[in-house]
Amino acid sequence: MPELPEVEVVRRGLVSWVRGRTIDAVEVVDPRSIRRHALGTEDFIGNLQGATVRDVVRRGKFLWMPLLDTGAGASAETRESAGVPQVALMAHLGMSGQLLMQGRDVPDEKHLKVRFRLSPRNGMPDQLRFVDQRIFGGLFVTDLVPTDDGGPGGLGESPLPLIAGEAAHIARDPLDPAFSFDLFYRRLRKRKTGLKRALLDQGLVSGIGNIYADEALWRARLHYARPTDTLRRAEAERVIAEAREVMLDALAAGGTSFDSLYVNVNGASGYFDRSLNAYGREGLECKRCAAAGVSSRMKREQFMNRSSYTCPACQPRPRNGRW
DNA sequence: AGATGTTCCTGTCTGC
DNA sequence: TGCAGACAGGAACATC
Repeated sequence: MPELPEVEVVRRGLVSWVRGRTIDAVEVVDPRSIRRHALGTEDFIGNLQGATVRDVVRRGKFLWMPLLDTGAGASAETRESAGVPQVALMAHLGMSGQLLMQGRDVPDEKHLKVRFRLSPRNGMPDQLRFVDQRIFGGLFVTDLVPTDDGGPGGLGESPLPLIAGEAAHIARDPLDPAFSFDLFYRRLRKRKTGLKRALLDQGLVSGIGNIYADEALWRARLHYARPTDTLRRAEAERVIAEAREVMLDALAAGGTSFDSLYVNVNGASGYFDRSLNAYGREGLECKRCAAAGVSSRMKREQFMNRSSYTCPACQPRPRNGRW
């Protein structure tokens, strides 16, 4: 279940393998994985063949590769503009998507959806594969558009002041050096909704999914239904700081277990096993309450069509008004 | 217009 | 052993 740390691990892994390499051929094994590409699979392939990957960048959970030369199938206008990437290969991993670097002799994965054959480079695998069991993820080609907020953001990528059009509405994530808490808090206070729904809204703050939202809320001792327009500044700071900590922990775990050949989304599985305090702990003792000598069992509730885990003792449900 | 509900997909697990 | 149903969830889209 890739959330931001997993996507960042993929980005970091991928960049050293694909930057500067040319896409020689594209094989779409399952066209259902070509999402949101209005002109269809053939156009998708035409835009990519012959293009060179300039970089791998990210905004929230959207990951894309700006392309230096567009493929033979791109418009003449696009091809003539020199030096500056105009389009990008966009990937969203959804829930089960993986981007893998594989040698040509490695058998196809069961859920292989798209294969990119890259120009050969010494000692490097020459296939980039998109594998996706549930087809919640997808690939498409998107225009790069100017942005006045300093580029895609994220960690350590190029300062190109262009962002993929399909990711332009996505807010910065809490790990982004340019993340603005003031902007987040101003917008949060204007919302009339519950705190967890706001945390999951990628247009408000990006990178937080269901699991890390529950973890951040637990660590901040806040209930998921807390009305956003009653949230005090210190409380909002707390939940963002905790989300940041959770993601940094996961990033560290993913980074250390990351095997150089495999650009995958499983880097954080060890983290999930060891470090979750809220998610999936229905019926188990709240760790914080237990440490304080209080007995309280974690509760699971349906919220937004998914599970939410809270401690009834240290994350009390908000009562009307009164904050 | 902003808030909320629905939908896409398939492997795994549970209960009968 | 088989089968049906629940469940997992990011984000676009539909609907209030």
